Amino acid sequence: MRLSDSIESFIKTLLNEESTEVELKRNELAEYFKCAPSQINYVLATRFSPDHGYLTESRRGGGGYIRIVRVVESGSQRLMYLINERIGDSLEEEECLRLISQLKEQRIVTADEAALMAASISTRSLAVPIPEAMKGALRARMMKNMLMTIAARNRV
Amino acid sequence: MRLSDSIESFIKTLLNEESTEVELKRNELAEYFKCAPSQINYVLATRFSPDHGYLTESRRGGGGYIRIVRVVESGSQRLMYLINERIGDSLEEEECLRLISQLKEQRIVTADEAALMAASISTRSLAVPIPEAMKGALRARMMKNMLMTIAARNRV
DNA sequence: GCTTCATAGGTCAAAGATAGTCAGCGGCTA
DNA sequence: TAGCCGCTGACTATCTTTGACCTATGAAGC
Repeated sequence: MRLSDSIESFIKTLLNEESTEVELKRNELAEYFKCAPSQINYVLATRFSPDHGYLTESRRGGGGYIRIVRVVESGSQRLMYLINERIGDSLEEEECLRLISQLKEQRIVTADEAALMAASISTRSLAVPIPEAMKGALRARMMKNMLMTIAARNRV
Repeated sequence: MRLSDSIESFIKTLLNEESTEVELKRNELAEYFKCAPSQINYVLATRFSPDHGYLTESRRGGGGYIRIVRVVESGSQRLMYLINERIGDSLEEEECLRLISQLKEQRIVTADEAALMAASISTRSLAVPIPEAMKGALRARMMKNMLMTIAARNRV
C-alpha cells in the first residue's frame, strides 16, 4: 500500500470516529508516518480537495495546524451535483442568478444569503478591466466555493 | 493553545462581563501570563485593532495603563463606514476576513453569511489568471456590493 | 519653575515555530 | 518508453515570542 493511501485512510478514520472535522499538526503527522512534511500537502491536495468533498484550512507559525472538514453527505447531493457537474468552468450572470434563485426556492439558502451571493457575482462586482472570459471563470469558481461552504454547514 | 490566543480570550472575557471597556496594566498582564510585556502589544495589534472592532489608548509613566474599548455602532453606521471610508479600491484577503469576522462578532451578519462572504472573496475563488492588482480591486468591489445588500435589508 | 529619577508603556528586529510551494527524481503502467 | 503518480528537499511565507533600546509621565528635590 502506498504511503499516500495510508495517510489518507488514517485521516479518514479520524473523520469517521470523531466527527466531521479533525485538526492535525503537519509535522507530527509526517513524523508519525516517517515522511517529508510536504507529503502531507500532497495527500491533502490529491485526496482532500473540495472536489473530493473536503475543505481544509491551516495556519502557519507557532501553534500552527491543519484542519480538515468533511463535507460530502447525503443531504448535500443537490449541492454536490451543482459543484461537480452542473457548473463547469464558466458561468454568465443570468445563469448564476437562476441557480441561486433555485437554491432559495428549495430552501437550501435563505433569501438574505441568496441576495449576498447574487451581489458577489454581479456584473457590478466584477466591473474591473479583465477579459470577459475571466469573469465567467470567476463566477464559476466563486459559486463552487460558496456552495461548498453551504454544503459544509448542511452536513449531518 | 497559543499564548496570544489565551491573552486575547482573557481580555474578551473582561469585556463581556463588565462592559465595553477595560483598563489594564501592561506589566501586570505580562506578569500574569509570564511573558514579555511587548507580547501584550502584539496581541493588541493583531487582535484588538480598529478592524477588529476595538480602540486602544494608553499612557506611560507612573500610573500608566492600557485601555481597550469595544466599539459599539449600529449596523448601518458600521456598514456605511465600511463602504464609504474603510474599503477603498483594493483589499487583500486577510483584510477582508478581518472585516467579515468583525461583522459576525457584531451580529450584523450570521455565521453562515460570513462564511459565504469569505468563500466568495477567497484566494481560491479568485484563482484565475489575472493580475494580482485586479484581484484586490475585485475584492473591494465585491465587499462593497455585498455590504450594500446587507444594508438594504437592514433598513427597517 | 527646572532637573532628575523612577515608573510606565512603545518599537522593532531577530529568533523560533510552523505550514506551503515547486522542481525534479524514480517507479509503474499503458 | 512516454507519461502519470508518489515522494522529497530546498526554499519561501507566515505567525508568535522575546529582548534590547526608546519615549513619555509624574513626583521629589532644588
